[in-house]
Amino acid sequence: MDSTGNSFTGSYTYTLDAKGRINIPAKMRKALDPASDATFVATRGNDACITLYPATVWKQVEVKLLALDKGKPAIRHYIRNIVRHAEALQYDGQGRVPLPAGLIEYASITKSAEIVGMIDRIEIWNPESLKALETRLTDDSEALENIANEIDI
Amino acid sequence: MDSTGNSFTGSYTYTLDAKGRINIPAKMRKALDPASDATFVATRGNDACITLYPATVWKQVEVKLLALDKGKPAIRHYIRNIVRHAEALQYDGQGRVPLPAGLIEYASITKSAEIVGMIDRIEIWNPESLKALETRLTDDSEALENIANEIDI
DNA sequence: TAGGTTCGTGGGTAGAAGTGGGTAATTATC
DNA sequence: GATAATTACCCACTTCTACCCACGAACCTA
Repeated sequence: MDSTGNSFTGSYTYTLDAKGRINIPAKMRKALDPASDATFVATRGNDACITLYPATVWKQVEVKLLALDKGKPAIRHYIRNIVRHAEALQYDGQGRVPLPAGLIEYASITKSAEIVGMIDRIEIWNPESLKALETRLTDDSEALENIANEIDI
Repeated sequence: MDSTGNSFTGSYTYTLDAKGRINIPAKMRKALDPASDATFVATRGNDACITLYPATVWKQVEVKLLALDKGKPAIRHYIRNIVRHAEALQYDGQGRVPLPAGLIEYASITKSAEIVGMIDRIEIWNPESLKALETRLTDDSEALENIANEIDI
């Protein structure tokens, strides 16, 4: 049934409406594991973007975080800074999720947003930010080639 | 129903009213295990905050504390400092809990308070204290990177 | 190409959520 | 035992949000 095999691919430019909602591309909704119950967990990405994990994938992240030694202050800080910005979002009948204001600000998104598939997760970018990062990293073509050689696709 | 699957996430800035009550965010109330019977156990956090454990989780904390070697003075001290400030709080019809004055003082909370999800527990902070700790620990980015590499989210 | 269906986007509305305050019951104090 | 202080419970108001309906464009199908 799912030709994408439950992985998120492709890139779509959608608009954030006045209420801070954004549409999850239909193909990505179809690729979402039914066990996630139409729900993603949004949080800060490692780059300047919003990351959306399927609920089931996020569960695994939580398990990893809980296993850390909370006796150490640095670890508590690490957990707090991830979980603090995380919020579960279920999309409505039209396939939209309301993005928390804090995350919109973090990713500097205004009206237009680029939704990028990342296999097991989704990233939401300010199109300009993504382009800027892209050109900056593409210049470092040597590093890319090293990775390419390593995995041999 | 609750998509996060009974885990506490996100961060909310709410106000402490004149009676020392604070609202538990609706999403966190929904995430609370029904077996906890609308009850949290509040006590001093490891950091300068108030920690709220769901009643069921607190039970496990007690078990762990009991297992410690009470022959050592330092351990008795540690146990005493957690347990003596612990108080069970059930939220009212409006979803609010009365915070004990001693804990409010410990966390230096006045009017505004930041409620932070920590997966299996909740922390209540003075927003300034949290920000201060954050900038201090974020500076130690090396430690954070080590953790990040270790768990690979 | 024509028609039906899905998809992206906009907006309205009922109900829920956050906040403030009042009253009765309980506890403490003298 | 009477009075004062505290606590628990309820009511009320404002803001926000989840849910619903709607419309045009794009896509697919026959």
